[in-house]
Amino acid sequence: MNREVRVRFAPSPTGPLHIGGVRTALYNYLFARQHGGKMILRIEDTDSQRFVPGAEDYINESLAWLGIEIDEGVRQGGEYGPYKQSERRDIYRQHVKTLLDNGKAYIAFDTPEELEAKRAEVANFQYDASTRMSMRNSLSMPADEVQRLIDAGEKYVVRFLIEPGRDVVVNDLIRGKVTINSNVLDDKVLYKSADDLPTYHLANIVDDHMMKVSHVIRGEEWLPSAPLHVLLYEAFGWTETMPEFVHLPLLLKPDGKGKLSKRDGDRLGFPVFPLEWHDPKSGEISSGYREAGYLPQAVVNFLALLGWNPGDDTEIMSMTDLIEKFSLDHCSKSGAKFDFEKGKWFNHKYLQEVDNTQLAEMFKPILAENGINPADFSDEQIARIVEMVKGRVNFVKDLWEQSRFFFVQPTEYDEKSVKKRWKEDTPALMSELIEVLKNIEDFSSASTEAIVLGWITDKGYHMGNVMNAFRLTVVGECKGPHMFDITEMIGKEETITRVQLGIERIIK
RNA sequence: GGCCCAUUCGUCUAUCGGUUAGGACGCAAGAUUUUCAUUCUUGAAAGAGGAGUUCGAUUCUCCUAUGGGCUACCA
Repeated sequence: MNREVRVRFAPSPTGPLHIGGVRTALYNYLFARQHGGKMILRIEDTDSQRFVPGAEDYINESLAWLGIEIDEGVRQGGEYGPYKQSERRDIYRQHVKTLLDNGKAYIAFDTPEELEAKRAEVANFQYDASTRMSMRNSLSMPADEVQRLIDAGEKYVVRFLIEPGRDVVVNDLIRGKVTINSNVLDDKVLYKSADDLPTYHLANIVDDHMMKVSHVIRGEEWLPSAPLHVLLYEAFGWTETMPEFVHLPLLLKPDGKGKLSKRDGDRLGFPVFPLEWHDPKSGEISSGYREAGYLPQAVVNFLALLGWNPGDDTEIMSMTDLIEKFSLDHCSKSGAKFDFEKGKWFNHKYLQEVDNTQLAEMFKPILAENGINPADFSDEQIARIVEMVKGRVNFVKDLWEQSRFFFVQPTEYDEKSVKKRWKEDTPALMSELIEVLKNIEDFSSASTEAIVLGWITDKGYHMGNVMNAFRLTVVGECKGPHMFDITEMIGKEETITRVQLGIERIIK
């Protein structure tokens, strides 16, 4: 099959783009790029009830942040537009008419209330071959009566006429052939006159056909309706150019059961959205990966591996690597529980690769938040500090906790460390250390280290006790990078001040 | 309830009939370090259960169990 690869990501603007949706978009993108094909972004806004303002912009911004590039879409344009379904009414109307004319669909007047009542009355009620003749539709009613109702402005829907007793086969590229008997399918609503809009199923098939989509890569929740879609392609006579279907396994909750949902994020303390989202109606704020301090490359890498693997042990992969290695053959069939810990690890890994000066720039706003004016320090200094501590953080914002002592004097001293390292003779020792420090001309790390360690050795002092007490006065606790790298950074005067302060303030 | 999909360490996964069932996250221990962290080494940890097919099944088939999805004039 030498069809040009054209895939689409087709979200509904009903809220923030869910992380599972992001993964679907990513796989579509990887597949398109790998095959030199096109990536389409189609906005499926056929549900006027659930439309949420801002959601479309959110989708665009999210994909852009992650580096998922769109070739054709509302913003990018393209020769198969418009790419927003609400702007394609004429097209759908025309196709609905075709189906009606060919006897593949019919008009039904049953109101939502009537249907609801019917479902309450009859267990497992399904609008299909076995029941449709007892309902109010163009199959059960005389033609002139149907026309009269339409003329009278009665609301109606168009339903797809499903032939019973047929085994419908869907060939899924990662699951193989899936067979469903048409008896379990109902006569799906394709179009509603109330808002002159099609439902998902009709719009989807018409658009995929007209936009020449070659592969439909979507979430597993669509698998049950795939046979219906196959039937629609048949009804339109488009079987020859029907796209290949690929249903991706779902992203599941990390703990309990079910697919990952909006609520899980706040409940378990991690984002389920790429960007922070402010709900325009409720005012509710949902956290996003970007605001939580994630690097887009880390999110992409992490997401790519949730449901796919390169076939070997490679884990760290750039977008370019992913495009090269991606394969439907290595997509898993079962759902993946969302492992937030691993996500952190990916971010840690990617953070280590960020250039120190760039990382310093990312750190500056965090410094400002903590009351430090970044301008008080040179870019070189901040970059050097970042370099010293980045190995121990997962997020840019954690840099502060690990490096605050470079910027401010300790105000309190870790109790446990004091207990362990601050002995009776320590103050005297520290006073002696101050004298040693005062005499050091070259306060660089190597020089200071040689002199101080030399002093400790000459006097026969206990290395661990002296050094840790020293660290305690400078840092406030027994942690941090190489001691003399710290003193070089804060300088001779500040170092001596802090030791002196320690002597005065640390009381065992 | 009905239909569909799935099932390997706690988690993400490798294995395309023959392996000491591999890797990663997390966890534990050890080494290194003046501290913490990093890093390195090591360890614990898995084929849901039952029938087949086969010389041989984690791998193929069936049943059961479990998990998930769908079952709207939502996508």
